[in-house]
Amino acid sequence: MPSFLAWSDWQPLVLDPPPEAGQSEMLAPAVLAEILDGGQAFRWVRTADGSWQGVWSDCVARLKLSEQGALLWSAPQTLAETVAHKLPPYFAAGTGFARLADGLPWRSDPHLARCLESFRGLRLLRQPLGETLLGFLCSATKQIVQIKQMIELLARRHGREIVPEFHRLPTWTELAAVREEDLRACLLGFRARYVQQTAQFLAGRPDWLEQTGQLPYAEAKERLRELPGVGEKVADCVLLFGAGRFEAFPVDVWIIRAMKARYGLEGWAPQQIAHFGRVHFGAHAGLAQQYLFAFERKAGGR
DNA sequence: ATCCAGGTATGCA
DNA sequence: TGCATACCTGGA
Repeated sequence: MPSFLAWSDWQPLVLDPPPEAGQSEMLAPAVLAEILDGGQAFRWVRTADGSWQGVWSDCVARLKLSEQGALLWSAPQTLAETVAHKLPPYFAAGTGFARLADGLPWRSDPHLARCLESFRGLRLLRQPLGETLLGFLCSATKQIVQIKQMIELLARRHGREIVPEFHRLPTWTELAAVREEDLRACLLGFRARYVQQTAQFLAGRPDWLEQTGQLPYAEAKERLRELPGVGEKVADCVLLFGAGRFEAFPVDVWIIRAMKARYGLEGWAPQQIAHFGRVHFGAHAGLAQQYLFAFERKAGGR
């Protein structure tokens, strides 16, 4: 018997200070979809009325675009205050992504210029580190829909209920108490062992993950890779989406395709591509990666 | 039915 | 170092 959940009124979410006075930021629906459901995060779903509904940390929220393209949010009444506080950092508000994008080498890179144009307003979320790690540990050779399914089951079966019908993801401490068999029952497959072993590792080291998130990129990445199931790509995703390390340049099959098709890097190894990416795109290579990724996925079916 | 999906760990040249 | 292969499982 579903209990009623009262939602707050819609309120504006200011992402970045407008670059020039008078010109407010307009977000295209497809770009919002890419931000929420393009593969950075795995817990946003479209509702019947076309708005988005998602859960992160102890927060539950709905998001939609106004007629003018401004971003609006609503939350369960009881959480409204928390969400008002935690939504801006989740969206990395104030980061100035427009300025960062302008700093990418699009002037000398026509393909990048095309990507920036196609997904104007694209941004990186700043998700809770632990949840980001969990999501990408589950991501190996799975499509986004499948990953979302796993994550949803993990939340529903092993995460605390925040408000009726909405569960947060289990913490790593909580995951340490879940048997591998039960993780497999959440459709994790061979990833269940990664999650279980990582949970065991983290359970004995309460501050390890957060401390790792504070380290410089190279050190943080090296430490993350100590975790079972965390290789180059997952480590970079965790650092990019969960620790705000914009120099991280995750190389997945889409990026390999993009580099081959758009930059002529035929037959390059992932590590070489990662190096090329960081050199060519610079300090915010991770932002460029998101643009390339979004463009390639849109271009190449699925 | 057969193949593949945002990888990683392991075993061999 | 570098390349092949196994690892789970649902869906096309």
